[in-house]
Amino acid sequence: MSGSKVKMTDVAKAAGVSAMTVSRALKHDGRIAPVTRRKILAVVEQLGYRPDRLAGSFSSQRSGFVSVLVPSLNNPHFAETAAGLQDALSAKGLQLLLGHTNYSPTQTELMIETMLERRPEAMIITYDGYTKRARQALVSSGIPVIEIWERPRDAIAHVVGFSNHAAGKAMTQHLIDIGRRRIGYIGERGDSGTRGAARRKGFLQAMAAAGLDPHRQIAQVAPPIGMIDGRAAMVTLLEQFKDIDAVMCVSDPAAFGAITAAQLLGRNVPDDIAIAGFGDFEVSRACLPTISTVAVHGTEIGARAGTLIIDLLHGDQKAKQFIEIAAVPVVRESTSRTR
Amino acid sequence: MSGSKVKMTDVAKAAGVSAMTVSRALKHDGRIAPVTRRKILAVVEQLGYRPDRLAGSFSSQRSGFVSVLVPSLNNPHFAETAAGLQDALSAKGLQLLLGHTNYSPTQTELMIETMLERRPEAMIITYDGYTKRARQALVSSGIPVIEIWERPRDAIAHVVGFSNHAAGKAMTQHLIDIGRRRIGYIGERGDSGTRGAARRKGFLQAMAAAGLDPHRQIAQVAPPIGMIDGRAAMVTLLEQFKDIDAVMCVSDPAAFGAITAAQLLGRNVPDDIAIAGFGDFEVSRACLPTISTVAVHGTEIGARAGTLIIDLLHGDQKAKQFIEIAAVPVVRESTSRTR
DNA sequence: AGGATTTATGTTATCGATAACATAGACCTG
DNA sequence: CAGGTCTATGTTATCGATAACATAAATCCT
Repeated sequence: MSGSKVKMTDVAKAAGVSAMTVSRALKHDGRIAPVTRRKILAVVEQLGYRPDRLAGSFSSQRSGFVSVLVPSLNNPHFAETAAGLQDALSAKGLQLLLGHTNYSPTQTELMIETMLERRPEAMIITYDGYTKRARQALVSSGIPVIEIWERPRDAIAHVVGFSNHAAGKAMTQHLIDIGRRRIGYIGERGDSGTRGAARRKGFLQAMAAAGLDPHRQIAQVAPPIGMIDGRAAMVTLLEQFKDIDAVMCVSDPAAFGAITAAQLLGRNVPDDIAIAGFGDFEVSRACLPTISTVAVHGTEIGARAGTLIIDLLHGDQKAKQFIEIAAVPVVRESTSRTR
Repeated sequence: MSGSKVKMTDVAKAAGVSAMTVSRALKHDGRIAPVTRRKILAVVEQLGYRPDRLAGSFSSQRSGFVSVLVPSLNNPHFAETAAGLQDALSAKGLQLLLGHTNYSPTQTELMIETMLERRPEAMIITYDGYTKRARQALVSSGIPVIEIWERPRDAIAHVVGFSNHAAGKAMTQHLIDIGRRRIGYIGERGDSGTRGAARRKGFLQAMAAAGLDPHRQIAQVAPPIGMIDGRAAMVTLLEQFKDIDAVMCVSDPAAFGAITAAQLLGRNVPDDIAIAGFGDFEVSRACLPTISTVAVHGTEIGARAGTLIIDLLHGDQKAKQFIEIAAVPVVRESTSRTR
């Protein structure tokens, strides 16, 4: 009966070898005679032995953990990233320590400290701005730090992501290219330092470059903005600026909400108003009309961050890396020139 | 400079106390003279000491981990559950060890074994059927096991969830109640033993009880079914069974896709075809028409599982618990009797 | 006031696996 | 065949914090 208190020495005794030999046999590590290994594995199975990684990690001073911090789990992009990471890392015996920060700098700081106590071998963090103390903790942690989903101006070390600024600008440019001039923006309140803010700055820059008036903006809710919020924002936007002929949204859910608002108000999308989103959420591919958006690749970000970590831990790679994951506009029906 | 190799004895030396006193001061645990604690905390801050939980957990034989297994992170319900759990547990100094299984029994088994090596203090697992070996590992783990999101016939120990069977039946009954008779079902392929299957059985039972023909079913894709899949399924369904006047879907994304299919084919929802989903996803509240669905409460499942764990770890509670989280139909536009 | 209790802190042993070093025998090699 | 090399395994020390027990000083009680 697999009592949970079987330990390595028990296995060793039962197999007639030393504990060290058992340890090696289980790690496919040292050179073990095949016969010995088979016998040990049989005993392991029979006794129901389960190695204690608490002890193992402590002894080897290698936790086998990689910490990942995302603003929210309830966001398909971060979920994909986490999944991509888990898949990449579990193949190497590394385990994910996943935490969410609710878009709060304070909670981010707290989570970072908590996570570092577990001595992760690397730290992956979704850039969304942090406190001085949080940044300091990361810098002095002595482990590889990878920022993802945005290339910060002053990256701590490695980055796997893209420029939200450039992507926001490109999407806005697309709206200008299809002939729209009175373009609104639906964003989030209190977004300073976040990725959403970077997108909005991209919007501003594209508008300025085209000599257009960028003041048609709404930012009513704190991140993350949802579909219903997007609808409400659109209603407000159309009340305040009746002449709008296009809207750039900080994310697809907001854009979807905006489209439903336009439809309820009898405006045709895209003929009367073109609407663009960000993130290529499932809904933007499935709804009517389909939503033009910036396609991002959460799984790839996770996978690339995963392989980067593995390289870094092997020491194969030292220099600061910036791995760019393309994030480009995808034109769909909601911004089609002709219907 | 906060080198990462400061250890407790260093702090002790610098503060002129023993390591044990430092340990107690950091844990708000034993009775420490306020003066002593303040001095210790000051030294901790100054040296940049960060406790090593690897060592601490090993020594105390309490990992401080709670393992959580979900089929997918990329599902708002599980994300909410994980978030609710993290919030409930982090207040007690417990940390989440989160893993996803991709709806695969094999991977579930592997994840369970990996997680148990970390000696979690409790294990939370989304019921979706498991292998014999996996179940055995859970049973003999010696820690509290909580199954969530479904009440299995043979629960291992505690359950926080609801009957997917009953909920599926109730939703189907609603369709019958509004006068529909030729009701189709859109589900997932190879769903045996899963929560989706339980919903489908609820559908079958409601149909049988009403003396209706339940054979109008489509199950083309493996879980999880998406919006586009739902659209495709609806197209197929309408080709095969032209007389359909309602469709019950295994989840909201499928229902949303089905609605778009109906709209593209010129059918009015709900007048021509009523469509019901499951899960109360964001989209079902925001789309046009809004989707009737079964409202579930992921956050609450997480929060209740969290408090249950805390009770169990305190030993306040021993008996097998079944905590029911209501999952009831919410009628919206997609199944309104009149438009 | 003297024993009983409480409070604050120190000492020692220990958690279970693994790194680092050690060793006996088998196998070369010129 | 003597000395070198490799292979498979064993021995010993150790990772850093904490539980359990011990103790000195302060406080209480009748």
